[in-house]
Amino acid sequence: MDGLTIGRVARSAGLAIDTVRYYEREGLLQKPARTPSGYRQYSADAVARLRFIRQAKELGFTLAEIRELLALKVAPGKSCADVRARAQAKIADVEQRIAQLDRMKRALVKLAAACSGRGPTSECPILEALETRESRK
Amino acid sequence: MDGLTIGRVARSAGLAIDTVRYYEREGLLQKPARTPSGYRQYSADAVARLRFIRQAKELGFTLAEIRELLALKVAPGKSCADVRARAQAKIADVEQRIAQLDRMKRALVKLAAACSGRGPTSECPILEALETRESRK
DNA sequence: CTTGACCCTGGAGCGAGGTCCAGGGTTTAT
DNA sequence: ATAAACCCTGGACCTCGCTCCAGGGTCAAG
Repeated sequence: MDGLTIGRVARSAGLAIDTVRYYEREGLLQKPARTPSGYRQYSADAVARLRFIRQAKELGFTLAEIRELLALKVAPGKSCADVRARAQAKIADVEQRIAQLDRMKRALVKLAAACSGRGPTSECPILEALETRESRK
Repeated sequence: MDGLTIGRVARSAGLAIDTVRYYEREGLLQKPARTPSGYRQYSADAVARLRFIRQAKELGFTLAEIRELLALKVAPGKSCADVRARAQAKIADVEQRIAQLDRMKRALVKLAAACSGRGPTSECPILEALETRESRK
């Protein structure tokens, strides 16, 4: 058979077969070609796409968000300005997340340090991790 | 009444009342004191804790992970080395996420740039975003 | 002293994101 | 030429993280 079977793509993307079919139903993955007997035939591209989906999911993106990310492509016949605008929005979003994670990381570093140095420093510095705007009462 | 009512803490943390009770049931929030008539009474600390939970959730942490993060505190009678080890593990995890998001950000920037410059560059550069280890077949 | 805004418990229901059959056909290795 | 290992569809079912009652008590304002 030419093309990859669903079992192969699933395994190389680190997903369950059912999940791959589920993503197809949800429109995250295009419907693949079929063999005469009805087996799905995937190209290597599908693996990349599935890996992207898996990893984006691990980063906390919802399937809806991932769908949007995947829809961002330089396609002929698409307004370039539009694609660019949406990409910019995603960039801002990603930057926000990075900033928050960085705050959390610093809180964790502080916590680890508090543990090395002797003497109790703060009960639970984690709670200060993500404090930003949102005036405290 | 001294202390905050559940409605107040919920509002200042940006959560629904039911969600606060749910977190209590799930052990993310300690059971608060009660008034004689059975109303929950919260201190301002509860608000900080709830905000932390909300924001960590937005970053894609599960409630189980958040529970672990909140459990990381310099408590008297706890092995310091243990807390430190767990904090280090979390730090590594957070750093990984940041690195992945950074890769995604760069892919988005590239995409936006491809759109500005004329000429089709790549069909969907997003897919290269998170490629790392995991040998391509 | 009533009315409206709160609070309580217990339990049902819901949307997202899968996961798992049953029942049946196909491919491949031996 | 048969067993093991795959694949198909359709639909039921599951976990997580809430969200929404019902049925009833409490509190603050006017």
